[in-house]
Amino acid sequence: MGLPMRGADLARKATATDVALAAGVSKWTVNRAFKKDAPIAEESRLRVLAAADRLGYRPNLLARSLTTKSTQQVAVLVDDFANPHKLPVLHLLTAALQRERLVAVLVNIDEQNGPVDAILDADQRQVDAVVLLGTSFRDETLRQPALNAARAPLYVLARESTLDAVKAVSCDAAASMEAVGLHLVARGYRRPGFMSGPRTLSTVLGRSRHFAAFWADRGIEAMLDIAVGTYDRRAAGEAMGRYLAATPASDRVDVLVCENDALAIGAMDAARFGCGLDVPGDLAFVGYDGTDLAAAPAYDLTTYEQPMAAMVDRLVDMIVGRLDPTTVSLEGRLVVRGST
Amino acid sequence: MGLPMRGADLARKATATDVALAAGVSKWTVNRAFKKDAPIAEESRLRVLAAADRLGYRPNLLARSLTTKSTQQVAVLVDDFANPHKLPVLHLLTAALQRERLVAVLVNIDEQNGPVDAILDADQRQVDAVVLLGTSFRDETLRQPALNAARAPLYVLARESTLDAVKAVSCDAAASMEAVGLHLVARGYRRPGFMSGPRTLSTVLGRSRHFAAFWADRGIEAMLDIAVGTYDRRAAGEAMGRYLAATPASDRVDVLVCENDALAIGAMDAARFGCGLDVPGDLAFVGYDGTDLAAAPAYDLTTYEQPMAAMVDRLVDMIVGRLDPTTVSLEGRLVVRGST
DNA sequence: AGCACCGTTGCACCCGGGTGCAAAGAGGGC
DNA sequence: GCCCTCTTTGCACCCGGGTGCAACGGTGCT
Repeated sequence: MGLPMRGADLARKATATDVALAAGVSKWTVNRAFKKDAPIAEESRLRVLAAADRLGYRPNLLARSLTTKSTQQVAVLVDDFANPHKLPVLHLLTAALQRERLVAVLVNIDEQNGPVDAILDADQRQVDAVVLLGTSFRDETLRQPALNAARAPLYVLARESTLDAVKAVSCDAAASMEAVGLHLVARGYRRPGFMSGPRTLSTVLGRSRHFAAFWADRGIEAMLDIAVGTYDRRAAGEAMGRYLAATPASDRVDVLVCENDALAIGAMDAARFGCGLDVPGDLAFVGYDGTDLAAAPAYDLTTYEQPMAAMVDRLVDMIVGRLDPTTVSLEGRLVVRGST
Repeated sequence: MGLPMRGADLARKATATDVALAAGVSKWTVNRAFKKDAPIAEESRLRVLAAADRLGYRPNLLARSLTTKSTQQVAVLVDDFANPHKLPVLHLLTAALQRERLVAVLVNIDEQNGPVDAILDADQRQVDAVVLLGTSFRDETLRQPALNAARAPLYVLARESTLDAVKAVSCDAAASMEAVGLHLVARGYRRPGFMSGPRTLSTVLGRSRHFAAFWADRGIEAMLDIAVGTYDRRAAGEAMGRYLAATPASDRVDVLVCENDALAIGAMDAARFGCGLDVPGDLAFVGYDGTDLAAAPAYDLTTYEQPMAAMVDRLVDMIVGRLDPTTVSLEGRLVVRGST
C-alpha cells in the first residue's frame, strides 16, 4: 500500500481534488482554504491546510491564471545587453515587481527575434504587461497593425515614447542636459561635443538635441556629434580614436558629453591610453546613467545619474494600477567627479 | 453592426471557437490547423488560417500548457546582481533558450525571497526547469524537504554542485587554477595570494583550494586568502586597502589571484589609486570570468575566461533533453594581459 | 457492386482551478 | 416550536485549448 501510492505521488503533483479527498471535503472547500477572506470555517481551513502540507500540494498557478486572466508575469524586453547599465536596471525592476508578487519574463530582442514578434509572443503567454528596455528600435515599429491584437499594456522604460498607446517612464532629457551644461559653463568649458549611440533612437536625439540647444542659447552653434551607432565601449573607443587622429589638438572639443557611461568610458580610454591625453586637462568627459563603474577611481567619471529606483517604482505603480498609466519623466542629479 | 462587434473584439481575445465559427469548421479543426503534421486538408487549413488572421487569433499558450504540461519557461534565479558578469551570462542564456523557443523567467533572490521560496514559486508556475545562477547560498539549502514537492529539474550554472539531484555545468576549477599557476610560475612570481568572495560557496573554496594545492605541490604552503565576503568591487577595494595598510611592502604577495574579475578590479584600483602601487611591477593581478571590462586598457587584466557560451549550450541541451542531465565541467582559457 | 482503407472531421472528455448560486446546517428571536 | 438569517458547503459550469476515438466520405481494389 505504501509503495504504489508513493510512486503515484512522485509521478504526479497533488491537485486540489487529491487534497479534498485527504481532508474529507470537496475540492471547492480546498480552493477556499487558500483564498484570503473566503467564507470557510476555521476548522476546515486548518484541516485542508494540514492535508495540503502532507501531500505537498501547492495550487497550480497556470490553471489559476487561465480563469483569473492574470498571470502575474511581466515581459521585459531587452535589446542591448552590451550596456552594463542594464544589469542594475534589471535588478531594480525584478525586485520592484517581486514586491508586488509579479515576476519578470526576460526576453532577448535581436535580429532573429524582433520587438514585434517578442511582444506578440509575450501576449500569447498572457503576460499582464510588457516593458521595453530597448534602445535601438524605432517608435514606428510599435505602430505595426499586427500589434493591435495584443492586449497587454506596453511601457517603455528609460526612454521616451511618441506613441499614445505606449506610456514611457524616463529621465527628463531637457533638465539633465541643462544641469550638465550649467556645470560645464561654470567650469569654463567652451568647446563642447556630444557622443551619441544608435541613431534611430528618440532618446539620443533628445539628449543630443537638448544639449545642443543649451549651447545654442549661449551662442555656440553647430556642435560636434560623434555618432557611434551602438552603446558599445569598444566602438566608442574606435570612434574616439578616429576623431582624435583626424583633428589637430587646437581644433578639438574641450569636453565630450556622452550619451551614456559605456560610451564615455570607451572614449575616455581611447583618449588616455590611445593618444596619451590627460583627463580632464586636455579633454574632459561626462557620462550619463550613473553606473557603478563611473565611480571607480580608474574612471572617476562625472555623470548624470538617472533616478532609476524612482522610475522603476512609478512604472510598477502603473502596472499594478496604483497609478493611471501616463508618460512621466523624472529628474535625476549630476554627480561631479574628476573627469571634468 | 460595425461598432458593437469592434467593441467585443477589443474587449476579448478571439478564441479557437470564434475562429471555428468564422471559418465554418469545428474548434478542433482550428486546433489542427495550428499543429504541424496534423491530419487536416490543406484547403481547410488555409481557410482557418485566413479566419485566424482576420480575427487576430493566436492560441493561448497558458491553456495549451495546462494540458501539455510544458510551459516553455525556464526560471533563472540570480542572487548577485552586483557582479557585472551576470549580464553577459543572462544574454547568452536567454539567447540559447530562445533558440529552443524557451523563455527565461528572471527571479531575484535576496533576503526577502530566498532560493527555496523562489524554487517553489517557480514550480507553482510549472516552469520546465530551474537554473540557479546563484553564488551565495549553500548547497545544503537545496536539500530542504520542502523542495521534494517541486517537480522542475534543478541546474546550477557556473558553480559546482555536491547534490545528486542538482546537476551543474561549470568551468573546471582544477584545470583553470593550474593554468593560472603555470603562467605565474613562468613569469617568476613566487609569493602568490588569493582573494575570495562569499565564504559559503563551494566554487570559491574550490578555486581557492585548487590554487593553494598548485603551490603546495611546489613547496609554497599556507597561502594568504583575503576573504571579501561578497563579489562587490568596492568591498574588494576596502579589503585590499586594509591588507596593504597592515602589511609592509616586503611581506606582501607579489601576485593576487582573485576569484573573479569584479574583485580583481576593485583590488587593483585600491592598489593603484589608494596606495600608488605599480601594476604589475609592485603587485600583479589575475581575475576570473573574462569580462569585457578586463579587456579595457584602464585595467588590462589577465584573466581566466570561462567558456560561457559552451557551458550555456550544454545546459540548454540538458534542459531540452538532447543530453542526459549530468554534471559537466568544461575548460576555459587563460587570457594573458598587462596585469601580470 | 462490395469491400477495405485512408484522409479528414467531429465529439466527449480532460488539464486544474475559479465563479456564482443554491442548498444544507447552525443559531437566534418570537 | 416555528421561522428567519447567516455561515458554511457543494455543485454546475466556466477558462481555452489538447487528446483519443469514432464516424464520415471518398478512393482503389477485387
